[in-house]
Amino acid sequence: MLLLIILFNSTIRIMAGQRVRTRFAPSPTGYLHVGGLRTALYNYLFAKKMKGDFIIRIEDTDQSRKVEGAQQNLIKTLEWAGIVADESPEHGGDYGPYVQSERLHIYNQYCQQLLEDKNAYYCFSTPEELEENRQLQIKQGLQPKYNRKWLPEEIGGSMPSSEIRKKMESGAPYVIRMKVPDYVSVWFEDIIRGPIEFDSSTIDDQVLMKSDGFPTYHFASVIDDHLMEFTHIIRGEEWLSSMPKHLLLYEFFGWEPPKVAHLPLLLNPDRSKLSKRQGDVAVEDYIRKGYSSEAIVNFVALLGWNEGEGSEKEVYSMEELIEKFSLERVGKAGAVFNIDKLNWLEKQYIKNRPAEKIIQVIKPLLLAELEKRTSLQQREVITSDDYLLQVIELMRERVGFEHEFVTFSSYFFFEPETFEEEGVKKRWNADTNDLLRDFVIELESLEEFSTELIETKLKEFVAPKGLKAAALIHPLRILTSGLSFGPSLYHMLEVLGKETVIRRILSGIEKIAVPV
RNA sequence: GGCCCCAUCGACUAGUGGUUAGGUCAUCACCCUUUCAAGGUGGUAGCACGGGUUCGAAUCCCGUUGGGGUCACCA
Repeated sequence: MLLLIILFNSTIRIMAGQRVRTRFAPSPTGYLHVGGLRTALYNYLFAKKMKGDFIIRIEDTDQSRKVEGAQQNLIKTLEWAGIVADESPEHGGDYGPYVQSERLHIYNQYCQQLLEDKNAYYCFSTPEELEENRQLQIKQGLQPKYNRKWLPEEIGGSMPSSEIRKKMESGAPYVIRMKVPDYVSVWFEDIIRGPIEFDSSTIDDQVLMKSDGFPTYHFASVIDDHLMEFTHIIRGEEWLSSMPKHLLLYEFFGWEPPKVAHLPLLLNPDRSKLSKRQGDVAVEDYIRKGYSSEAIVNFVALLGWNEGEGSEKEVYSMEELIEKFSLERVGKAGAVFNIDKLNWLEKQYIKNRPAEKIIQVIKPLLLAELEKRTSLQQREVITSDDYLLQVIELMRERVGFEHEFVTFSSYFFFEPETFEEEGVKKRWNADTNDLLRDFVIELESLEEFSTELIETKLKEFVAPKGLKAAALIHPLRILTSGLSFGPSLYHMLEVLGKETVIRRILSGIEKIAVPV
């Protein structure tokens, strides 16, 4: 048995001070997966950390799976997250085209070379034949593998070249397969995982060119990764087992392979590979729900990476991530996508976000809502920056998403339509409505409708009656907001304004079912 | 099943031979409080198992178990 050790070492080139180039290479089959976002992010962070370039390449070699608009959507979503490519199909660059379907002539050229060097061969087996063969092997307890029926005689197979020529001339469809050498040990060093070794006898003669003339992923990505001069390939762990095929191709061409890092997978709560069925996997889903790019990026960055050195930091901006990121500190084990932590991060960002930025987001939402419903409050008032600012400061520690400033606290803009039943039952007694009517008179007498004066007035009103402030506080909250919970009552009343508060109390009383 | 990868609280993780195994989320209790949050304090909770190596292993080695990935003319 011949045992060859193929050693790959690309440190020389990197050490020579070559500019770092990384890539994210999605196929345009739909939305951006959160796992894809993390892969793109790590590529981006590493490139930027190293003062290098991050590139997007579109892998559309499967024409049947191509989805219209997916490419633009992918790039747009990445940019939403703050990941902007230095080179891409949309922005161009010196290594284009960046879409594989536009590079067919290149793959053909390199495939010819492989054919000439006897490192690849034509295969005329039909899909049916292959499937039949596969089933047979499974039945016999063997590993499903191509039976090398069309491997030419001159490279160790059993097919005479006359047969191959005859078949070719008949115009039969064919694919081109790589000839994987027998009993070769393929060894490489993964930046995250360390040394990994494969035996070539477990590797199938991979199809390089499909019968439709398009290359397979394996072939196209190796050619492009080389021609586009990437220094580091950072991708998901699911690609680990195809490394030997890729390395063999680099060897065939005499090319120096880039350094590689295989990222741990993102997992479902049951620890299987993150998938639909068990929750949202599209970044677009999270955008739609109202998550901010800061929170998503921060969260996804921490899934598999940490700063180390005893750091207890949890909240990172993109700039901080770039500064601190390193591939050496990426873990090896898969990470469960834990929505609770994401929600917590989102709250952290809302708590600290400048009000002006929040206003920019919620004002359009409010205006859209005003198209649908009418408000008894003055439109100019409740849509003013000044009013929104007050609402934000009262609510920012109570909402989970920005849109909740409008939905969760809609009573700042619209009349409450219902009054929380539980709250009414708990806070009302036979005298409550009379008490409220009397208190409205007190409120009317207030010249300045401020937090402090409202509070003083309420306490002065309640004390001589031998009542607690709570006897009025809770009913007031329910009448003015419809809810039994919310921000500080006095502050809330001030923001709402005297007129609105009094109107709501009086009209609310009529609707409340007072317990007997 | 073959090959490959992985293994610290429920989750994300720190830890690289000597720590009362630390932090964050979640959870529980208490405090604050008109409510709900936020905040504060404290608690529950973890080195999968078995062998080595060593004066000493979460840390190093081997094995077991468990989990995952991959075995397409898909990426």
